[in-house]
Amino acid sequence: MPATARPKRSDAVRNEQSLLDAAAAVFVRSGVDAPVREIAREAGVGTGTIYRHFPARADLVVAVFQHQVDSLAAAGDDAVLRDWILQFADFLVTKHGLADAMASDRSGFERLHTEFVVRLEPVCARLLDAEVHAGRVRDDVRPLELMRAVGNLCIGAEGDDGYDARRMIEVLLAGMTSLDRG
Amino acid sequence: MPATARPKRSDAVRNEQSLLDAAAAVFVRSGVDAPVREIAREAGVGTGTIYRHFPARADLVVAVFQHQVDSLAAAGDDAVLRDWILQFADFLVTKHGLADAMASDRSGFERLHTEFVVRLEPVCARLLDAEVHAGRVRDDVRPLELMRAVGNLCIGAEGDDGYDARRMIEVLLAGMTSLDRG
DNA sequence: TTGCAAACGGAACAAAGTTCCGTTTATTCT
DNA sequence: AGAATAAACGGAACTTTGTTCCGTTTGCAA
Repeated sequence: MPATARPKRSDAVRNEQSLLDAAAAVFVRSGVDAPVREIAREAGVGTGTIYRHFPARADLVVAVFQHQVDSLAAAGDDAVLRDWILQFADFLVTKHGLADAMASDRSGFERLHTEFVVRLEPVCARLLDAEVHAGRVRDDVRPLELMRAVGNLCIGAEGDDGYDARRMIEVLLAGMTSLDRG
Repeated sequence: MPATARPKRSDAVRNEQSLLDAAAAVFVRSGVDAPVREIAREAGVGTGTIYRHFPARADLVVAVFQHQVDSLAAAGDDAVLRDWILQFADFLVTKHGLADAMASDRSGFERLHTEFVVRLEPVCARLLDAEVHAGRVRDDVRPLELMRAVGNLCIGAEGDDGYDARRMIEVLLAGMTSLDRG
């Protein structure tokens, strides 16, 4: 129980930043599930160093995209539900493999969904609540479910088969405004 | 170019059936991405034997679920779009890990989506076309996209966080009936 | 400068997909 | 029944990749 926690050594601070920079570059090129060795090589560190700074891959992904998630959360201040959801989808679609990873229960990714959602769900909840109270949106879908559904619809958007995630999300949002629950 | 191809040996025929039975059981217990070794052990054969009969995992998955896919296709003869889509979703949701695998570009699964879709897309196309012509459904969503979206919405349905895939699909279908494309 | 421990690199380990080769087995022909 | 052939086999070897671990290096405080 140290009265004064000793700050990180300078090399550790430097390496953590190197890892973040390297991961950001590798994620663009090879996706968020690029091999650990590729990220380590790009950063010029050993693989053990990655685990020391980021125990699971989700930790690294979250750290790399933290700024953008924060921006997304802040964007909720001036948005209505539909626009914010589309921004959320854009975020997922433009990060190579992120939508898939979000939905994935593969080792290392288990907490990815949770980590992002903790930050973004309150925003979505507020915007959804406003729409529900205005009587514009059905009230049987929870914020979490909506976010998961939107995240799922983003999977495969990078493919070459013309799947348009944005269009399907528009369809889903249209369905959200359907108040007839027959 | 043999004039008469020699039929499979009896042991090969027997082993292929053993593999299908074993895989069906293992998929229920451990999901469609269960380790090859687990399936081989269950079948009482070597791992090489799996690859001889089913070069990629998708081949095995397709073979195991072939009957059910055929039933689903046949069910389209007496169904309207909404009901058939819900049946399609039920199929995906009740097969442990299948929805995820369908959406996945992981090694071995690349062709899974294609294989199933080749069989089911014509059914969906017919049902969707009927609804479009009757003016009940928007006409800007292709059958393939609808099926992919529905498949994606099924991902995570097995989780313990209360995500209700069926409800989100109902929302999507409600959106499909929204003819206002503003 | 010394002592201490944080932090390191990368080998070792584990898991799992896949290939490959010596051996076994089924089948046909005599 | 035995011989010949090749289909089919089992599982070791190989590859890839996630993760741990330990001898060594490095940063920092005294």
